[in-house]
Amino acid sequence: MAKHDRHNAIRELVASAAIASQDELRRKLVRRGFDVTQATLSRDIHELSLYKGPNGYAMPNGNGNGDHEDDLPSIREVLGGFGLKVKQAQNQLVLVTTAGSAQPVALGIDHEDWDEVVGTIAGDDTVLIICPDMKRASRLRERLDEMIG
Amino acid sequence: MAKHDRHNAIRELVASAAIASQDELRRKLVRRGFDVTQATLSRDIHELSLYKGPNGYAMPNGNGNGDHEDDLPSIREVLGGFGLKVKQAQNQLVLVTTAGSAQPVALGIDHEDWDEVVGTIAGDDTVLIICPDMKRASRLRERLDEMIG
DNA sequence: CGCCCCTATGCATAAAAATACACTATCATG
DNA sequence: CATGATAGTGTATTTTTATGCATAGGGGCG
Repeated sequence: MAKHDRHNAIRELVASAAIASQDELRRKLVRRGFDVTQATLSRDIHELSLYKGPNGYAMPNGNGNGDHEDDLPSIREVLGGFGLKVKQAQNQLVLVTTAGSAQPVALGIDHEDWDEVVGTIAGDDTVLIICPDMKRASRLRERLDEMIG
Repeated sequence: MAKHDRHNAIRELVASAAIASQDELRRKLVRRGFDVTQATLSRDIHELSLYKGPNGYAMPNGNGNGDHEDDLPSIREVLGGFGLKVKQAQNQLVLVTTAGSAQPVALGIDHEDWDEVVGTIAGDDTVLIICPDMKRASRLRERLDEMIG
């Protein structure tokens, strides 16, 4: 099948030179013996998950692959499942979770976009939550406590 | 100037949601109070060096292709590339970065040896910066903000 | 063989992004 | 204050990319 070889050729070209448009890519491919149209390249580029940036097309480096987003469990579920306890120190809360779950829990909290939260940092089993002030820290502590319980 | 704020808004939107076209970005910006045209966004996207891939626009994460890579990048470049926003809570600053870049960013800040910085802790996409007092925290916040923009 | 289904592709065209040009506001300077 | 340089933007247009529709070439199978 020509398609497969063409995909390989595209990968190589894209990895080795800056290619600014599908038409430029097309011309380079023609020189290598692949005579296809821009429409086909548009599809190929999708199939290969190539990215286009300031320097032309690029391979889906580090990033790229899996696109799983959305439908994450509710913060309540997460906390109920992994949250162990919350403690307060001035405007900061320290949330202890089961081992290894701090990261996802912090992510969940971030996504809530609460205005009691300035930001979170997660280690392995501890999430540090920074609040704007003690008052809001207390309020959040109560809420989290209730969710954990 | 509104441009600066708009750039920040674009970074955040792009980092948090899948945006498939400049027109979609435009609609989201309008809801946030930025009323601009697609032409302007095309320029903004260039200025911000955003990439477009299968999942819409994205921040210029560790993409490794390109040519410009001289010495170690200045803290200014790092923040310009990966920093999203800074928030202050008393004597602490919370710096939100693109996913996975908090660690290097924190390293860069540490290396600056600023006297507004007592220390930093980095998670995945958040750096916590501890300052000696509110006054210096504010000063640093302004400086970082300016670097991000 | 004749028929159906499926993949790959081209052509024409729609949709999206980039850009040429013009206008305005700002700012430093003579 | 006039003047000229400059940045930011919008409008109209061009260029680039994506896609709807149709066709050609393979299999598989009755």
